[in-house]
Amino acid sequence: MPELPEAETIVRSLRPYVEGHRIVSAEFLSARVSKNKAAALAGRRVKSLGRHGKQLLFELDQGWMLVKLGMTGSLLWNAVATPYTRARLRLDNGVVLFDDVRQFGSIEVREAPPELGPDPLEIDASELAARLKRRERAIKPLLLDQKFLRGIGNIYADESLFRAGIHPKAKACRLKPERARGLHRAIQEVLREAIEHRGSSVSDYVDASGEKGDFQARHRVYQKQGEPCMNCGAEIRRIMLGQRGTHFCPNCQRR
DNA sequence: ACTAATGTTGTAGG
DNA sequence: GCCTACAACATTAG
Repeated sequence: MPELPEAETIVRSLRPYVEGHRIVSAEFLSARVSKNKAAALAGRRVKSLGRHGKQLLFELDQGWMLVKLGMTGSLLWNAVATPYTRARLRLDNGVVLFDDVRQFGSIEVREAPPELGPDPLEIDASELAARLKRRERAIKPLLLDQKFLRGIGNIYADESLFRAGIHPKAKACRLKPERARGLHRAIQEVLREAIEHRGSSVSDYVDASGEKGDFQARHRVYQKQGEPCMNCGAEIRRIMLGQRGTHFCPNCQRR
């Protein structure tokens, strides 16, 4: 669920509460949530809250706190704890909870942010084309590789490829310059629209205020298998590609 | 009551 | 490099 647009929505909804405030105390409520000691966060001040791909990046007065949301993670401002609350940060003005049902998410305290690929909203078309040229993989799994581009997950990979009219199994290096430009445009368009609509709530994604997004109503192929394509009427198909459900229009996205 | 599926990342083996 | 399978975990759809 939480990909770039959802992470961006969480950042925007949480930033006004946390920036400039001090962490009074921190608790990790599950051993799985972090390899670090919660005590390392106590007394730190949050200089800024940002996004690194689909991860949340708290810049502290000393080091960084990175929140990976996994499949079901959420950051909630002044919410009531549940059995799935995995971490609690008490700030001088309120409480941040990290809830995560499946526990694929984590919190890392580190000296520097991780090195991932460029942000898809910042990269320009020619740089993306150059990066695509170098890779022989199928485009869909490549888009999911956070070291290639940071922030795209299963939903926005499928939605971007549909908008660009590119088959998910197409080899990255074989895309014509025109198609690479089209993919760049499609990725930025779909991510920007999704941010405008505050992300996709497919099952349980919510922002820091507990609000759902509504971009799921605008998905064109993701989980639309069996339905007619909005462009051509052909039946949307679902295949497995790299162990991930992959949705596309066999007519609009030719090999 | 089963089984398969789910948005994530990481590892192992070929 | 890249692909495949599988693991972590909980819930839900069929």
